[in-house]
Amino acid sequence: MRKMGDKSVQKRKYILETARKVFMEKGFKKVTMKDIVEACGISRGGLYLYFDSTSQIFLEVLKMESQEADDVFGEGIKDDATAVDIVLLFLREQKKELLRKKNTLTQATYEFYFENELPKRDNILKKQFDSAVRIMEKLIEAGVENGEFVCDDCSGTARNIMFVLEGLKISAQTIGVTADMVDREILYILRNLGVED
Amino acid sequence: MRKMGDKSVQKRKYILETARKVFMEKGFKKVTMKDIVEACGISRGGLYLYFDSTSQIFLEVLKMESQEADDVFGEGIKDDATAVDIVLLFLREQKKELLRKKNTLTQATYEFYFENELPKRDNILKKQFDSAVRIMEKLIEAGVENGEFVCDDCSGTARNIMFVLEGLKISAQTIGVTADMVDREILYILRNLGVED
Amino acid sequence: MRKMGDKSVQKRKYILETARKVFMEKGFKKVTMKDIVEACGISRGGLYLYFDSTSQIFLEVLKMESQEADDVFGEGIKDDATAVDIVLLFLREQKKELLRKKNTLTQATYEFYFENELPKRDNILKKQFDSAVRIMEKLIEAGVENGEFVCDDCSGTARNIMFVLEGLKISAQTIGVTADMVDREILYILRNLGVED
Amino acid sequence: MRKMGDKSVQKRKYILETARKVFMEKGFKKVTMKDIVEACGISRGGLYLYFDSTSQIFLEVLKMESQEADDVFGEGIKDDATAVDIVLLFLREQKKELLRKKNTLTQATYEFYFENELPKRDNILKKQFDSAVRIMEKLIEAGVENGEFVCDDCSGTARNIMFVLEGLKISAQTIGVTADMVDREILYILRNLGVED
DNA sequence: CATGAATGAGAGTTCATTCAT
DNA sequence: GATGAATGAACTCTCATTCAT
Repeated sequence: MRKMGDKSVQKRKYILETARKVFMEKGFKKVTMKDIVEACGISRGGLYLYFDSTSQIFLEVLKMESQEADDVFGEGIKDDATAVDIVLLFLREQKKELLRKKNTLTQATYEFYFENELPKRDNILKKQFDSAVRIMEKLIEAGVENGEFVCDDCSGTARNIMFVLEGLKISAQTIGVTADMVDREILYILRNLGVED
Repeated sequence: MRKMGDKSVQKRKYILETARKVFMEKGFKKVTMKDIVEACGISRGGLYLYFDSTSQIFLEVLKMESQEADDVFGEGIKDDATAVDIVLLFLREQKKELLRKKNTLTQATYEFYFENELPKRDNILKKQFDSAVRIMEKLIEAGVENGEFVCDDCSGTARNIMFVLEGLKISAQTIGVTADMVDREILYILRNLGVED
Repeated sequence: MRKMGDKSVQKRKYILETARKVFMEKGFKKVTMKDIVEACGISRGGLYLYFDSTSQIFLEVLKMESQEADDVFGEGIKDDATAVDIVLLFLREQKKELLRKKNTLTQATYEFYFENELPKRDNILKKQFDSAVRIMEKLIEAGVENGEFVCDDCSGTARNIMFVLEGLKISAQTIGVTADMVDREILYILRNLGVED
Repeated sequence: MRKMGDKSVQKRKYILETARKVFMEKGFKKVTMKDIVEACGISRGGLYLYFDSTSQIFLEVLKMESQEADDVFGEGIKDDATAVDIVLLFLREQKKELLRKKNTLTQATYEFYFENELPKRDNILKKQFDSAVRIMEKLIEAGVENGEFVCDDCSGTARNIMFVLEGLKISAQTIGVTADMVDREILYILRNLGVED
């Protein structure tokens, strides 16, 4: 790692943020160094001073993302929120993201992982998935404890929910998914947890 | 479409089958006309006699695939097979395909649909998904009728199962999925249908 | 020269006539053997049985043309036509051809001669030009004799007129020429011959 | 248009000048980007940094040309030159250009305009033609005023002269034109203006 | 640090031409 | 004679990457 002045750090961040928009717009594979150079308004050579390839850039964008977004569950949750409230909030958040095809890194992320088989330790996506499963599990357990949920395999259910969400996510990018379809799945999940509408 | 003699039809098929292997190996976007030309052992111009682009070729590969594979459910099913048998057979088939990362068109298909937003009518993927949901629903209904399954929303459950499978499929290509993980999901699904192991 | 049956002669002629239309449509250089093959509805190899290249085909089209069109001056001329009548008829014919940009071999012919510097003997274009000059000269002489025209250098005038027509022809294909512009030149020519409007 | 440093401007000019020679040598249509690249001794991609197509290059060559050549009439004219002198100078200049088949953009220009029907405003060729007519008209008027020329339709005569020159130009490229033939036309023009040899 | 001109490999595509049937 | 599949050369155009300034 090269030492860097504040200015460099700033620029680095600027590039990543700009590149992020480009990836949201065009996915991963279609994006060229030229695209990023142009979006950033810097010189070709300049970009190479900071990054070597679109892969490297994308990976760093992903890292940035995962640092900022670690509080998906935490944001906007009131103190007296019930487990149902929190789960619903989360599912709705997922729904929102699912349905906007652009302005998401979803597609780019998939494309990226398609061609970069990362060792598990570096697989941010996996970390995020596992972490989401764990949190979901805790939530369900909490819900079961205070009688909101009925469930005898919290861990299995949590995993199952996350896979359904993954399925919805990829379907949204390929076969298309409507708000109704997502709602139906959310309802199905909730009913499975013993929640009456 | 140009008229073609038997020979042409043969070659066309040969190209599609060869291209299929290439797509399984490299996905969709990375594949160039040159790749296919070389895999087929034909001339540059020769390929253009049959197809105009990798997109066209891939779409036809997909069509071929979906024609051949329409009997996923039908193959190797004994006359006295129970609903549970059939569902299990199907799920195991899916598992097998899921776990072999190569030798599948999964990734290529996703990549293809990422950049080709086809109108719903032409979206083979969607047709396959919907068709699978419908068949699964019938199966579950049949199972409920003869007491093998317990389920009060057959249609919802069928859809849910298919989304889980989609989730597993994309996860296999991105975060990696082990046989154990798939088994766990299959068990979860079966238990949800009231089947004791 | 290969011997040929009636059928072959027919087909040869058919190809030339079809090719002629193609050349009128697209000029010379843009036309490919493929274009002609397609226009004729024959096979690629079939065309090569008769002709080797677009150049050869075009040259033969030109020959055909010049045989058919040798009577530019002769057609539709009444017995009691005066020299003025005939010259006017000719000029009007030229005007008509000038103004329709398509449906003429003009452009194709120019293009052809640009890249095929033919020895003078084979230069059909030159033959046509010289022949037209000669006829025009005779006409003017006849007109002078019976008092219709005034002119002391019939040969020079004839040549001059033909160059003006050439100038108009090429201008029509490049800078564009209106009916008015042609009329003005025709009037100028006539006045030069001592004809009052 | 991209901003460019001095160096770029130099290179741009260098490319245009080199391309000019190529066009003089081979006409317009036959010239490929590769031809120009090789003539310039630069890289394939390098050329695309400056120009997108042979059409664009040719158009700019033409612009360059027309800027430099605006003084066809003005160059080498003595203060005490008579109208006859100037007209003769111009005609001789035209003759010289006419007779050297190579080293002229004539053919390339015609080819270019054959396939690029430019709107009148952008048609440099037309501008040049009209401008030449206007200047010729002024010259003739001046000659008439001081008794050098006899002419009652100066404007018509000017136009006529220019069409003759166009006719000679295209003939030089197609049927071939000798010095004698040009001289004859020049003499004819002068005699028409009432000038004794 | 930063620039941006320059390079060259490689993808896509088209066609004249041949040749087995 | 006639066919049309097949070939391969040639062209256009784009980008990752380098390097002198």
